[in-house]
Amino acid sequence: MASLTDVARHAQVSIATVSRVINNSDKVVPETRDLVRKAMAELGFKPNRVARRLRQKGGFRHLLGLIIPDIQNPFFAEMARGVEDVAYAHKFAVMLCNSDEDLRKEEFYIDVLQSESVDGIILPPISERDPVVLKLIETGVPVVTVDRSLTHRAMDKVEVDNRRGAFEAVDHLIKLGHRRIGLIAGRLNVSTSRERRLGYDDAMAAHKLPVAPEYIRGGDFKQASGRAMAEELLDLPSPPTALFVLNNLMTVGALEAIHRRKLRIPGDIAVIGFDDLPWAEALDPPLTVVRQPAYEVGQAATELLLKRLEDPKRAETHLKLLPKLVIRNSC
Amino acid sequence: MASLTDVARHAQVSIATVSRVINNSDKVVPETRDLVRKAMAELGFKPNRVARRLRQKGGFRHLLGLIIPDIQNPFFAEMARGVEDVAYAHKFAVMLCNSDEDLRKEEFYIDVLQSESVDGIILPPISERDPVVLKLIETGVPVVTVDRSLTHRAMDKVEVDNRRGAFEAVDHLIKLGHRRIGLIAGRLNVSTSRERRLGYDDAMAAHKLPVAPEYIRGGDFKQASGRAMAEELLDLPSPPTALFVLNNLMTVGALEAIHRRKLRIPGDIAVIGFDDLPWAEALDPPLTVVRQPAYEVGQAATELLLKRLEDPKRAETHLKLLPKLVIRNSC
DNA sequence: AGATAAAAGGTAAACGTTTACATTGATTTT
DNA sequence: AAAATCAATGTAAACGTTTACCTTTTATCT
Repeated sequence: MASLTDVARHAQVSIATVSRVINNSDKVVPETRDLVRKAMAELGFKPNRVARRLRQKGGFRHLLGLIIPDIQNPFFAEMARGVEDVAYAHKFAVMLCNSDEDLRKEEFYIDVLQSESVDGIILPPISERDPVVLKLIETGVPVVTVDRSLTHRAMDKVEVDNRRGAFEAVDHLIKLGHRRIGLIAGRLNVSTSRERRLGYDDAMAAHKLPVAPEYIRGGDFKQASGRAMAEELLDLPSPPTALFVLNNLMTVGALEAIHRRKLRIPGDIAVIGFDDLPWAEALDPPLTVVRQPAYEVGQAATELLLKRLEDPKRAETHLKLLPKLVIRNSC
Repeated sequence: MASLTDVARHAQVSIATVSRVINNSDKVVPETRDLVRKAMAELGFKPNRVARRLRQKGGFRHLLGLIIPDIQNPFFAEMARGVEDVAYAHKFAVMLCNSDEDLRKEEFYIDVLQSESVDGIILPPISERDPVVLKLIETGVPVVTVDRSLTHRAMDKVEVDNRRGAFEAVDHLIKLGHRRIGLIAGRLNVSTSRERRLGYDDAMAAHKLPVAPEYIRGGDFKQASGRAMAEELLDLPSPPTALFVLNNLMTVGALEAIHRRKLRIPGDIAVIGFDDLPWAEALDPPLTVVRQPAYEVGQAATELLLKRLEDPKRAETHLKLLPKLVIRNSC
């Protein structure tokens, strides 16, 4: 690989001049500029991002970190695309890491990202008081939380109005005549799960319905637990007539349980899932969901981060995007 | 961030000694080693990967590049996890990029990865003679192709036996009594698509059945084209009784078309998809698919790459993993 | 005991950039 | 015409490591 020095030699100028041409900054006379450009082209020169990042203290390093629980979750995959597309548009690269909701992995990757000198990091914390993320923030690296958030923190964040989304879903079910509504929740130490749970309560309260604890189950956001929780609920002496499942993977699991019992949707049991699925339309019947604007969340977070880099002093921004109840035929 | 120099000063040794402790190489007496370790702990020292990569010529830079068409495709997401998990186990980080099957984007990311001094790159080429990838290989960077491959190239690659997978699927359909079998293919300049097409022909030939060109449609691997191609096939005066769709996204599209027409599966139309889907079991009816070992493909490719780094002279390895026909109820 | 070898650690250069500062030559000011 | 200013470019240090080579100390051999 040709280096700055090679180009300088070839164009008979100093490395400083070449550097200036690359960063098309400062004043370099068009004549020399073209000379250097020509030399760069001839040698197929590509600036070395590593050296550049090492040296450059202020200014952009053109590298972002993104840590998500699991790229195989379509919600996070969509969000990741939002991040990537905005980053690409600004010539930033993204380093993507999967934490598997594991603090140790998260910590490993945060260390890596920091020692890679990323400009900033986007992530959904593993819990509301995720110690690793809290420590990260102390170091001063720009961080934007997405989807989930930290308790009581003035910082850049992009959330979805989970409480409202859940409210609308449950409200819809109640208006359809359902009274026994099963809830399959996720871990309660993450903000989204708690908020959605509150939305459920809100809707029940709004209709003056009591909340029966036996209809409420806590899973772990994964497919298997969705299936298990659904089995439990359907085994109840007086089983729910509708199921509201708090994320996409658990919804898939619940659907498996329902099909295994040859129950008909929505005749025997109505279903609403949180998170849209790319194949929701292809399901039979097409699934009603609370659609989160995942792509937009990723976009917004990246834009926020970019703005923060430009102006480290700017006020913290707190974005709350709206989810949308997409009614199809499963309820 | 504390640097090597800080640690050296704090421990009253030279930076060389600290470096040696970090790379726990060479001979440094346990006494000093502990002294340095203590200093590192006290200062919360994390070696700077950027500086390290810049300096280190031989040896591992602990960074891999992975370029895939789209992380939102579950096949590639699963593969990416395979890559990531092996990388993580070896303390490598992965830089993941989405090319969107766009040569320009692919080229941009290849440039980025090279100038990030990655140890090597894993990718499915955009076409069998992808010029960007060909050029990349010339530069000498270790490259492993996955899923798709380049024509006539002795290089490390991990493929799936696409021809055989397709053969088994079509053979199965024929044995079930189907004669008019629609094929929804992808771009024909990618190896997987061509191979699968050959498997279809093989199966027809094995049963001495003619191949009717009107039952064969070429899509672009995306959901919309799967839907469109399915519509076309179902509009035929004598429509196929079974559909074999050559990738996951197009299968979802085809399913949409089928549901829109209120056709019953498998009664009215049988369906087999290439690529398993995490939700295949949750579909109604559960979908029969040719399952590719995507995770294993990613794993194997990463292991291959790691071996290549250890021994640049080793013979090129060509892996061909076996797909599996997973029979559920859609045919 | 003196010579030699081995072990432990230090010094300084190198990696490819950016950038503060210095230099040069031309242009403007007085 | 000398002084001052300015524009264009060059010089060299710095970023945080690794590593070839050198120095010092200690052990081993004859």
